[in-house]
Amino acid sequence: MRVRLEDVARAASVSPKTVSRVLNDEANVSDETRKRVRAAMEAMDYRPHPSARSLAGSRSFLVAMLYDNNDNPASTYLAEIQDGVLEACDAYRYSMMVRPLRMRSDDFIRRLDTLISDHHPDGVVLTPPITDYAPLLKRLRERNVPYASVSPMQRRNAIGVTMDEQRAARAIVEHLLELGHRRIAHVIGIADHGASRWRLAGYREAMAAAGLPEDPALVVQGAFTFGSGVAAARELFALKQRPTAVFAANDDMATGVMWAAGEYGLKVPHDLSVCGFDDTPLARQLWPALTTIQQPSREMGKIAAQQLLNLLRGRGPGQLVEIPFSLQIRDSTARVP
Amino acid sequence: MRVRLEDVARAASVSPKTVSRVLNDEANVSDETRKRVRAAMEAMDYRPHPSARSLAGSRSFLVAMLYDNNDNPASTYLAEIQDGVLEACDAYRYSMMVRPLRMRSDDFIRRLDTLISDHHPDGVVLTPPITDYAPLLKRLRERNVPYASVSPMQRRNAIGVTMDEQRAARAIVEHLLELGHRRIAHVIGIADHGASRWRLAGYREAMAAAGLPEDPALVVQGAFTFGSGVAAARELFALKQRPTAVFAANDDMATGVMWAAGEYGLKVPHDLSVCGFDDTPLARQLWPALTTIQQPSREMGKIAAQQLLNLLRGRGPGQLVEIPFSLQIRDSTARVP
DNA sequence: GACATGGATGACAGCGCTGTCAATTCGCTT
DNA sequence: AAGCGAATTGACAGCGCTGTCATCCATGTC
Repeated sequence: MRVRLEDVARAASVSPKTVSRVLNDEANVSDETRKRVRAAMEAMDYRPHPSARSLAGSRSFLVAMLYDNNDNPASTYLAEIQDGVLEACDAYRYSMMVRPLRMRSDDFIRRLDTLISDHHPDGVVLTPPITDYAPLLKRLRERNVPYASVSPMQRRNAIGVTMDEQRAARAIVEHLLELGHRRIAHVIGIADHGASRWRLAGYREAMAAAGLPEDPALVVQGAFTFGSGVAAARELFALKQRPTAVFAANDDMATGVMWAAGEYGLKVPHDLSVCGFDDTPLARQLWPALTTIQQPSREMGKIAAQQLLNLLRGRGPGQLVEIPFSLQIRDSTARVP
Repeated sequence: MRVRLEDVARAASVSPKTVSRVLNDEANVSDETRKRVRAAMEAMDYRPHPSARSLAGSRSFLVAMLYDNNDNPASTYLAEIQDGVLEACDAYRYSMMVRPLRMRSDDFIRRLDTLISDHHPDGVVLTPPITDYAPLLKRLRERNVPYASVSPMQRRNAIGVTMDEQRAARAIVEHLLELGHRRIAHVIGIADHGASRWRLAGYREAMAAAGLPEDPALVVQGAFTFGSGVAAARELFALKQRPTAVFAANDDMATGVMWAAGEYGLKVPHDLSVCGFDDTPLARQLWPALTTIQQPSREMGKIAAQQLLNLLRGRGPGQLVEIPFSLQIRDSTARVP
């Protein structure tokens, strides 16, 4: 039979309400009592019943993670974020629910409402690209559901986690410049993702700082997929003046570029330097291993969830944490031929 | 304010208990009453409170999906299954919870117990490779938690979904044989995954049926990753007698094989035919597009969950549904040179 | 026509917690 | 030593449902 709060209360010779106070870290419990209750909980391996808690109280101890499964960028990216969010929720005994939503679909808001009405999550974690989807944010505010975001575009008043992707992109392009490259191409990600904008901006910034005027032919549109990287690279290799280096907005596209290089008989890095962004497991498995920016997605999911939980647990307002990036220089970039 | 069961009862002029009966599709309610109650529910947009239901009753309306995040095969595979499970759960208003577990870790069972004690899922969905992890199954049975599996190895008494992977593998190797190939290599997946065994068995079956003795040098171990495909291919290409075709146990490894072919100056499919298994999005994006077996992961997750839900909702015992595979012949396989 | 049978319905308690508010104790002031 | 506010603790109702059991009524039986 399940151990109930009442059983703990009896064992610790206090009232159920006091056990409840200890359970919820509330004030006005003497240290002595608190210690005794904690010991009893421990000894009896007490686990509060989540349904009872949420029925009686105003909190559900539930966090929902929302993601877009329409133009889902890289599912491994989301899977890692999910793992991180889950880890953070686990640590504070919150449960987590995942919710795919199709951005721009008619029933987006209705499905969101259903989620909120049915399950009453205490808060939600938003992942790109829905971190900045205005109708969503509006509805969450209307319904008074706090949220934290992973890499939101709009940073004012946001809580969650970010990385300075623009500076990271600039750094990786500077790395190419230091190797003597001048004709550096960029493959852009899906248009309205923040990641695409920042990485493009960082590319431009680095090029401009090096006094290189932008050549529009060297900036081509991709879509974060391997295939779009291949297509973009073919465009670039068809140019009269080929680039000597390509910075793709993510690793999948960079892999596509390397693939296309093979087709064109270009040896990486001898004839062409290639770099990506994200540091997916693939980057290390490639040959040559891919120079890229490490983006710790799992950690980012965890931090975003932690900030949300800080807020929910009344531990301050929650922040927008900026985590450092790190440039992973491997074998796909070399001195200009 | 929330609409409660009591409100519906008043609107339909029946007792709360009768509304509860209708809500749970119980017997002993007259058609007339049932219709009236349903109408009232509809009109008031009534949503039962999951916590109240699970607190009062013996069911939690919760399904947990368990997966192994240790040697996680392809995360996109799991992500798709997850989407399918979620869709099925949604349809019957069950909620879903995901739970990563590390197989063979000390606290596997403890974490499973925690999940069960904390959340009382009505059932769980198992994904490869933990579908056949004996200690897990044992504990689930002990704790009386029903489960359904996606592609379990042991099919007796199992419910969920499978595909005849062995026959599929045999079919794809037969396709290579029809193209005139005789030296056909196979790259095996992670050792104790059912998928690896079946695909290897299908390969052997086809070769034997064609009267070709097995050449151990042509069967190399991989690990379902791109990198392991590259490594395996290098081994194969170093052979005095190179294979003219390679059947890799999944698409990621097949991609690695194609990559390595590029390194060795082998043109696919002219010099080497390559095929995979799974039909991941990548398969279509590659150039040449990959010949492979379509495995509809999302659908499979959905079906497994549906079988579990049939069981939970008292709609019969739940079955092990076998879904058909389909051979996707694309451009990576051609007549032997 | 009296009575057994089974389907339809409802009354009521209680699932395990938390919110509210009252009661008690404690430390400190004057 | 009395008095007072703050800290600590507890009593109790109730969150929104479901399980149990009692009741009612229509039907069939002899």
